[in-house]
Amino acid sequence: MLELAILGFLYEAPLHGYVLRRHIAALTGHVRPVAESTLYPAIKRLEKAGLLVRATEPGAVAAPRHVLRLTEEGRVELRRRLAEPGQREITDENQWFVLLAFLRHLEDPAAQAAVLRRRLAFLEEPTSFFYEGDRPVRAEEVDDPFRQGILTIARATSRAELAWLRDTLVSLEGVGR
Amino acid sequence: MLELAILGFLYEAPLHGYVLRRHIAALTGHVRPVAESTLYPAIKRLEKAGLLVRATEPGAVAAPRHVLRLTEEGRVELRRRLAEPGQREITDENQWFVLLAFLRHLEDPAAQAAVLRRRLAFLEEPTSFFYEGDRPVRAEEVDDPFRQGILTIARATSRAELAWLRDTLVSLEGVGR
DNA sequence: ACGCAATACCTCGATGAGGATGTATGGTCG
DNA sequence: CGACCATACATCCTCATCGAGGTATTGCGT
Repeated sequence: MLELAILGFLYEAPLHGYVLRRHIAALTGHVRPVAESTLYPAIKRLEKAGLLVRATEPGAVAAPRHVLRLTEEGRVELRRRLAEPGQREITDENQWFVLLAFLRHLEDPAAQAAVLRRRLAFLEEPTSFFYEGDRPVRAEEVDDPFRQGILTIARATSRAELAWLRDTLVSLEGVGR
Repeated sequence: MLELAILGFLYEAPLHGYVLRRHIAALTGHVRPVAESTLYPAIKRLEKAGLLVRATEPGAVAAPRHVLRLTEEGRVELRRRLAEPGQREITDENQWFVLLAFLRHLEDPAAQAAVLRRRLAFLEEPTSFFYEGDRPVRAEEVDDPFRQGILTIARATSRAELAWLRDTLVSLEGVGR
């Protein structure tokens, strides 16, 4: 997820670590803060894999900056990760949002639609949060107000996202014609 | 998060690992599957910390079962974790849902309300997902349909949860009078 | 007779993530 | 003029997590 965010932001423009960190913090930081000690090793991994290069520049205000720029391989890799996301990126809202944030870079509307359809299929599957023995407990049976809250919120999110997914799929398919 | 789920389910009834795993999978597995190789070490950690004990029983159908039962310390620890959640448990929806699923075990309505109020405070803070340079980009300015989707979905979830939180807080405070 | 799925548990190695801390510099504020 | 904050990067250690694999039993289908 972190690597996807790094590739995504650098796809748009070269950045140095500090600014990149702020961008990532804005995107996902309110939910899960990004520790510097996670970001810098991630940058190194991507550099080692040949997906990005660093150029050291004198710091504008403080220490020297390492301006990060995607290589052509890095650009290809981002598009690959967007087109073929892992199951976690489809199911976990946090990761899914990161993917959505950069899905525009996939350019081909059919490929974008295919990704949205995977999310749609996931949301359309029925899920039960609680069981009593082996029997799934239905929403109306839950008497705990907190568990009812989970179901209420999950249903609201799901409804909103399904509506958006269907709308967006229609307009993406409209483009192809 | 995993440990909280284990403590939470065992608080309700002693279970053996396999059933526990199915319960956890129902609660969070559609979003983030729990690997067995994560669950069993987690059980061991909790056992080592004195929060649960095992009793080996002959297996009903297959291998012998290890029935897990919380110790008194384990029960105290669950209530402590529910009453004093870390910031991640408040902000990350996945972790928050796990916490909510067991919040009823906190019994004291005032303590439950205090936890809900922390979530409320978090949701009431304004957040901006995207920046252009240093300037936060407002929702209306986003032209990318996928980024608009993020904002649409996030807003719908937030609205639903805020409504539920306020309702539930009112009824929890009603209890105290 | 054979395989396969389900039950039930476990270990190991790699790695990603997180907390704490270190090392600079330049600007602001009291 | 000293404290402090923001910028900018980095490392260390620890631990949770994951994938891959291992062990063993029961029972069903074919």
